[in-house]
Amino acid sequence: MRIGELARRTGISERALRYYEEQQLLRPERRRSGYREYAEGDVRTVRNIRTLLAAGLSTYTIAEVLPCMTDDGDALVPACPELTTVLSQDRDRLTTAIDDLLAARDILDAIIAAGGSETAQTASDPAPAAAPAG
DNA sequence: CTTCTCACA
DNA sequence: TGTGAGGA
Repeated sequence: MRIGELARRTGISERALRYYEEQQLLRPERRRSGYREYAEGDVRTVRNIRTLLAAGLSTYTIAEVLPCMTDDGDALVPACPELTTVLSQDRDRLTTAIDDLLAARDILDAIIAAGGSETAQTASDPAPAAAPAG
């Protein structure tokens, strides 16, 4: 199938699909016309890519992890022994990132609290800076 | 009509 | 990533 069909069947933009190829996540064949020709299994591969992306993995990590994953229909299963190690390392990376974010939030909370009487909203308030027109 | 590459708001 | 140009 060509990129348009894969895009429709996965809900992923053609732009993203081409990007995945650039990142070595997909390697569709090429016709003489230059058009990409995707395999039927790529539909599932794209879904797996989205899952891994949602898990916070970088496209680089996904590229090296994808070939070591087996998809039993509804769940991704590690197929290589060293895979779980890589995944654990990324989990640790996420833990660190989370801790950093919590610390950053604490700092903001302290500053906000220092505002005292000021309209202190702990919740998220919409404040997107308006772009200067002109 | 569909896809391709490339550059940029 | 989105969008649009310019071409096949």
